[in-house]
Amino acid sequence: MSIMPKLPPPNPRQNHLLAALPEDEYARLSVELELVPLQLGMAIYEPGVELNHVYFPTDAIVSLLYVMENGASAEIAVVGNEGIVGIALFMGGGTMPNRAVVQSAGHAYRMKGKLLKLEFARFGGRRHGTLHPLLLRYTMALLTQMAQTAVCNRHHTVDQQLCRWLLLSLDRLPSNELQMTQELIANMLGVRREGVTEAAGRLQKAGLIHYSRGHIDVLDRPGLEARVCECYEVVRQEFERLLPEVPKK
Amino acid sequence: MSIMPKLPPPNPRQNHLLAALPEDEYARLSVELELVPLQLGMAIYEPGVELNHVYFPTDAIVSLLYVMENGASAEIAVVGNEGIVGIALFMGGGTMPNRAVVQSAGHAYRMKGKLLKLEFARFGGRRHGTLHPLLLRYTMALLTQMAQTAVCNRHHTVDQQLCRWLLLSLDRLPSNELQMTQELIANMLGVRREGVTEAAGRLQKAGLIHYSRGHIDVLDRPGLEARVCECYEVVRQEFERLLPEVPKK
DNA sequence: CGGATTCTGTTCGCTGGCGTACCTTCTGCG
DNA sequence: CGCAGAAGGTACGCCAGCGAACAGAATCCG
Repeated sequence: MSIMPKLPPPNPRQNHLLAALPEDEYARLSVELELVPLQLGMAIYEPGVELNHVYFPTDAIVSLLYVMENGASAEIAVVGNEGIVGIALFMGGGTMPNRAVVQSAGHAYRMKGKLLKLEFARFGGRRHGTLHPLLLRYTMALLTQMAQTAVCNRHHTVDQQLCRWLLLSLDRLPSNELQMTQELIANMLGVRREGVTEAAGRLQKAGLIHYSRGHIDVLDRPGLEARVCECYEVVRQEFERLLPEVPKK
Repeated sequence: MSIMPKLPPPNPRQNHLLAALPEDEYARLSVELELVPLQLGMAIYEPGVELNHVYFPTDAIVSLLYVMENGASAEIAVVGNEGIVGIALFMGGGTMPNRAVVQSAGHAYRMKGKLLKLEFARFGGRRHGTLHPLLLRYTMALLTQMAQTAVCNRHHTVDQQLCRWLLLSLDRLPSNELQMTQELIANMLGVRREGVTEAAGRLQKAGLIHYSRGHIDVLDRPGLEARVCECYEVVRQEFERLLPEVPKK
């Protein structure tokens, strides 16, 4: 698509969960981490299929989607460098009824699920490990994101949801640019492509974003924040509260 | 309201999570359990307020709601005798941005959060306790319920959602009757009361339910199952998969 | 260079659910 | 008994979003 400048490989600790671990725990995990590029549209997992790895994104974003029988879809939650893909591995169950799709290309470090499970178990309980409670708190934050997605789907307009979606994505990216067609956004939000076109058109007319063939520049973030529904802030605050170790942008 | 016949106090093990514990673990917990009646409309917790207890419903149903700034609300998930209210206590964070409201009166056993936390920690990790992984798997099932609520809110009609809601409630109750006004259902689903009136009217006309001033008799459960969207089945199966210890009705 | 494809923009009629307003029917209670 | 309040039913205009169809514009690729 475009010429990707050869950047140095990302540091695992760009992932906030990995960054929050004390040295000894991180050291034990880090030798097991494997850098993988995540290409746009790639499916990390499919519903009902057992995962072999968990993924810690550094500069990619992964969407959790539910795909209905008739092919329509809806985003359940989004995971970037603040989180981990594959919570079913340590929470139990091994699978989820959702798809995980790369929504914004980049990288993640992955590790074998079994190893994470071991580490998760090892430091569970009274021994005051960091990883175990950290992952549980992250799961709570994810839960809140899902809950708020449900609320937003029920009560808010496409315009508001688009703002929420853009802001959630921005928070997980290093720059103010997204690579993302309206078609894909529509799939995520579970609305028609035309609906996104119109909503994005309004944002563009208001000077908040610049849209051009799959490339979005966010020009006025405060402007987006002024238009977004309360859902965004609820989720953001909950992440901040539950994962304070995490550096703010 | 009506004459409540004096029934024997419910057994804690009517709650499926408590029922799934082996004798020794159950014995340790059971001495700490306190029976509390849950009255219709009672708020078990409010957003942001730290819980002192967790609740194991036996024959009551509790709804997790998000209440918006403008007063509108939407149900996020529902907890009955298959689950526990207050996951934030063991998952971490202590609070959630939601309300928990008694949707169907009954009873629950509650215990001090601190004690549950102790037991949760004690049996975490490698020691192969039952409570810890059990609660994590329950949390996964709850997560799926929230995810599916989001999907359902996005894509399905009020009619379908009402069916889903009735079936989810039925699964958590001993009988085929619910005590529930259309107004309250509307609050849960996040729709207008009139919308529920119409949807319920259609179900009644089809002979599936009988509705009368806050009392619903489900006459034809298979009929409801034929009308419900896929969301119900996804959630039900996921609960069954994740919590197989639990006796089926 | 030129055709094919992808992405975006626009239109039109339709419908589900909303907001509002009002009415009837039960039920509980003084 | 009779009234107040709660619960349920109905109607009307309105609008956001849907489905379908199509048109320009940018980009890719042979």
